[in-house]
Amino acid sequence: MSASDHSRITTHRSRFTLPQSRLTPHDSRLTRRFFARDAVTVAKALLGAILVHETSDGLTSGRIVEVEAYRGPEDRAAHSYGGRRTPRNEVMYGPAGHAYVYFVYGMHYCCNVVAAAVDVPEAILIRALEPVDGVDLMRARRGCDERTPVAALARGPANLCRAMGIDRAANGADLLAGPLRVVRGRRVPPARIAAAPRVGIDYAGPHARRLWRFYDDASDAVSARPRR
DNA sequence: TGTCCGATTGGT
DNA sequence: CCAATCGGACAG
Repeated sequence: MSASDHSRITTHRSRFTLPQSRLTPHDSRLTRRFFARDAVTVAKALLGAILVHETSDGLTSGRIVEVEAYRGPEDRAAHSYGGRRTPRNEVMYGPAGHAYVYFVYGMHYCCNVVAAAVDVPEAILIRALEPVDGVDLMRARRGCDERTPVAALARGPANLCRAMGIDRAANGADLLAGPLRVVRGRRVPPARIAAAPRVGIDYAGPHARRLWRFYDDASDAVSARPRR
């Protein structure tokens, strides 16, 4: 074993000395095993969990109420469709439980959680949160005043990233070890979970019809209800 | 290097 | 319905 190998291991160990949040003292993070399943299974299980982000500006957190599953090479809507592997989507091929954050439309960020096994590029897009901690900070980041309903602060994937202070810097972050984390919450009962087509992927042909968008039907923080 | 376009959002 | 706004993917 070389000296550089040893220092790398030491660096990983030191990550467990991060300060605990005062607002969420019982920090029960979801496990690697939780995330290392297929994206559809993880997507549904994520509903009700709490996404937390600590920055120098403060702590924000919210209950996950809307998600979308993106599966590997066979899913035309996924960035990993056809086995595409580029600098942008590289983390999708890595271990589960890491954040895949990408920039889109020249102005927005979207936050995903990597699922499945190494080299199986699946992920879950987090589309909406019900704010729990740091509502004032979310308002400040969004540029909203007190007239904006709390439920609207982290509604929609790009709004969510703005409110939570998530950007390029969080790409690749380990959700089990850093300032961005997912902790257990009250799980949404299956009867309250609605399934619908994913948003904004009409170019995906047959896969556009798959019901891989899941949301808590009782939440008013969900970004868009399907037409009926 | 050049061109095309997007896992969005907010306003018309 | 449409513009904003620019990095990423890919063709040449």
